[in-house]
Amino acid sequence: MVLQKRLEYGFNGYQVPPTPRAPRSARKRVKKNEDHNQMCAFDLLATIAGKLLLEGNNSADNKLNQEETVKETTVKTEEDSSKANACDQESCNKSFFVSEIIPKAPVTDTCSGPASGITVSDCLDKVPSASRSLNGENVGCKIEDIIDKQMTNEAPNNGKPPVVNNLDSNVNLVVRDDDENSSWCTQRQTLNNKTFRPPSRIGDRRIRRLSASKQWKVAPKLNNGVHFNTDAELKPVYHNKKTCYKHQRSLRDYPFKKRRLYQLENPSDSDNRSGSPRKGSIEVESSLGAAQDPAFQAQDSHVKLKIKSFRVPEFFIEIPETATVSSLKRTVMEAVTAIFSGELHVGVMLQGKRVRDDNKTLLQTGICHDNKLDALGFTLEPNRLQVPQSLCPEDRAVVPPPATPKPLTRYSPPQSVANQVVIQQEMTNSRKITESDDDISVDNTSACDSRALVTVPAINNPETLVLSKSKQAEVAQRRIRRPFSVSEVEALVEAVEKLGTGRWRDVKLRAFDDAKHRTYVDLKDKWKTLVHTARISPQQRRGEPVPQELLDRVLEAHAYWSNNQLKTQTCRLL
DNA sequence: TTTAGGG
DNA sequence: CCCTAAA
Repeated sequence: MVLQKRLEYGFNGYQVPPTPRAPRSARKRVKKNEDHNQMCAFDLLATIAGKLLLEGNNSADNKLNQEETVKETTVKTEEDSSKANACDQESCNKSFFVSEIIPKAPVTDTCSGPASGITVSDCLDKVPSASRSLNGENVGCKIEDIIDKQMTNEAPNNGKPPVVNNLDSNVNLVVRDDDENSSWCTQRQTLNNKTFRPPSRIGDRRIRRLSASKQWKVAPKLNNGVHFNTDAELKPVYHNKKTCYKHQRSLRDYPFKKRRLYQLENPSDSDNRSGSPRKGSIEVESSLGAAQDPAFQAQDSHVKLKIKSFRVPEFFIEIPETATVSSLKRTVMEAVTAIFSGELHVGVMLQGKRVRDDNKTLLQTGICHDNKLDALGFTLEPNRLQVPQSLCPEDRAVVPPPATPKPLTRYSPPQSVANQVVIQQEMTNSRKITESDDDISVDNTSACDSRALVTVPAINNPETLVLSKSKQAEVAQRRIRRPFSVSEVEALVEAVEKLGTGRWRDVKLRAFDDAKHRTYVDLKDKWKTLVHTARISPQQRRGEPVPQELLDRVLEAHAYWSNNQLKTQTCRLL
């Protein structure tokens, strides 16, 4: 009799009809909302400090814009792309670049004028589309070096002082794209090529190692081991898909080493082109006055910036005291790899505030030559969907200062383009981390910052990314472990009591609809372990103890639903 | 997409 | 938690 009643009304006297599934379209909508919420929550996770310099425009820029490849790198592109937000997002996700604002030399029309000896066009012409370097810093230096030479030899401008026809406000943009190593530009006001050095062998080794480790990590997941860039994956990545894609592809087909050599032999390559859109952190180098010439102002002004270096978001590593330094280095490398393996978004900060409207023009937003140094900052944000909710303050209005990176905990698996790009970027960063002694940095400021990138307290904070050597491999793959709290268990038990053990989707909807990180599979798994836990002796249990009362209910419900599964199903059908 | 189970 | 065959 009792049994009969239960059959009809369910465990505990409840009768819960199956949750009707929403139409596909509706479900999609829901999902979308979820994503949105998450985006809110995860908004400013990692922050990368940056400063940037803004300047007026340059007639040469207009020229540049006709170069498709170049166009990619200009901030102007960002404006364009903002119209296509989705695309923008995507591209942000998958690529990095380091660029820098370079004050244009007060030379006559440097970019466009032959007088300077080197023009952007020149640069571009010399540069095969598939140029790439392994280290942005070096590239930058190199560029400057070259330019410097050119200036010295040819640009004497007939003895004339570099008078400017133009606005000293002109700044030439150098975008160092680490993934593609593209950057374009011209020259600097101060043409001192500081510390250019050819890449060291160490660098090479590191590259190899990195690549290897990358493969090692990826291989288990992918049937063919290395499967970085497939055409399909590449396509959606950039604003200007066609162009970028081509570009990217050509790079891809270029062996690493070869590319590097190519770089060395063709210094001009390092200037220019960037297939990948913006990303990264920024640091300012110097500033120039704003544009003075109204005529130029009237035209399509460009904002030029130089992103000098990236700052890796805060993270933690855990490593035995007995580990070797080399091991430590490797560990750090792995961690950095993990970070950059995830998809990243770029945030823009202006005057300490986050710029949220992607559709505004730079001018409207205030990102223009009127800005002062430090006014603009970029942030790197890890893929929001991958970040544990617990890490994300609900208040997304809170904008952490650009220089205060927040902890990252979760990184999505490396993918296609990102993969390659990432490696490049990692090179730059790792270099700073492990070899900050080497004077390879063009700017001292960033060198300083980057040195403080790694903190090593072995905190066992679940909200902190803790990388121990043994788990490095998993970091990029596995979701972070999040033990169920007692209250969660209670909710789960309650839901299962009413819904049974075969309707995990309903359980999810009913009791964990808000917990985005708990999938119905998770709930099912948890129930499984709960049943197991309930059956073993308390001494054998681990983790946060679950109240015996709950465990009892687990067993009871489990027994009930497993006993009556068949009958219940029959019941439901009838 | 969900369910169900093994890993 | 992950992975996946099945449904």
